[in-house]
Amino acid sequence: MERFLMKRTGRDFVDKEEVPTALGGDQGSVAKRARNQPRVGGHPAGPRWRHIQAEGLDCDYTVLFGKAEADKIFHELEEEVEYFTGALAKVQVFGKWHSVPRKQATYGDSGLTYTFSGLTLSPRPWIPVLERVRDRVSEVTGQTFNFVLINRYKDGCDHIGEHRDDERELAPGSPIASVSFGACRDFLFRHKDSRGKNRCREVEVVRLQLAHGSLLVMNHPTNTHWYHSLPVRRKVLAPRVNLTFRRILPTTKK
DNA sequence: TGGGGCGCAGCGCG
DNA sequence: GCGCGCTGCGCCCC
Repeated sequence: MERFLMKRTGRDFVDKEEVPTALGGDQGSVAKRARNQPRVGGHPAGPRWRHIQAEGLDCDYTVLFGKAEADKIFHELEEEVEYFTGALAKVQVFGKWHSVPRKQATYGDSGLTYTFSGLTLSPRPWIPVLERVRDRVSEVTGQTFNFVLINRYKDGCDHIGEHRDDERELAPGSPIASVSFGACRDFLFRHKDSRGKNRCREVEVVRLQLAHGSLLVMNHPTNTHWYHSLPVRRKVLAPRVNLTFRRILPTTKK
C-alpha cells in the first residue's frame, strides 16, 4: 500500500490492458482511421486503442512500443537529443524569469520556423531516432508531422504547468501526437471553464497515466477547450522523455 | 488505540 | 505556464 494516495476527484483512465474501450465498442477517431489503414510491417493487427472522450475532449491512447524497443529508443534519445541552454531554457511569468523545470528541444523539417519565448527559431534537422518514432506514429495514425517538441523531465519534481498549445502555428484541425519514454507520469486535462477564479462551472478533471512507449493522440478540438499539465510527483525518481509531434504551418513568405 | 506530525497534492495568487 | 504559500488529507508511528 502506498503511503500517499492520490486525491481522486476526476475521471481516471489508468493504463490497463483490460480497459473495455480497447478495440470493439467505443472506438475513437484515430482507432477507426487506423483500422481502415493497410497493415504495415507484418503486424497481424494494429495497436489496441483506447478512446478518451469528454465534452470537447477527444483523445486516443495506445502503447505503441514494446518494452525492449521503448528501452532502446529511450537510450538513443538520451544519447542524441540536444536540449536548449541559456536564454532558451528560461521563461518569464508575471515579470519574473525562471529556469523551466524540465529540458526542451525542437526538431523538424528544414525551412520551418516557429515562435518560442517570443523568438523566431528554426528546429534542428531530424535525427534517425526521431524519424523512426515519427514514421511509426504516422503509420498508425494516418497523419503526417513536420515538427517535434521534446520535453525531458529528470524526475518527478520536473513538471509542466497547465497550458494550452498555441494553435496559431498549427495546421488547422491537426492532431498533436505525444509519445512517452521512461518513467510513467500522471497527465491531467482541465476544462477551460473549470479553472482559476473565472471558473464558471464544474467539469471533471480527466487524468491519464502515460506509460513507457505510449502514444497519446490529442485530436481537435481538445486543445481548444482543455488545458493540460504534467504535475509534480515527488515519488517518481526516474527520468521521462516526451515527444510531441505536430504539423505546423510553413512560414508565410512576404 | 488514537491523534500529532509529516509529506504530498491541489489551488489561489502574483 | 513559473514558484510560493496555504490548506486538506491520509498514513505512520509513538
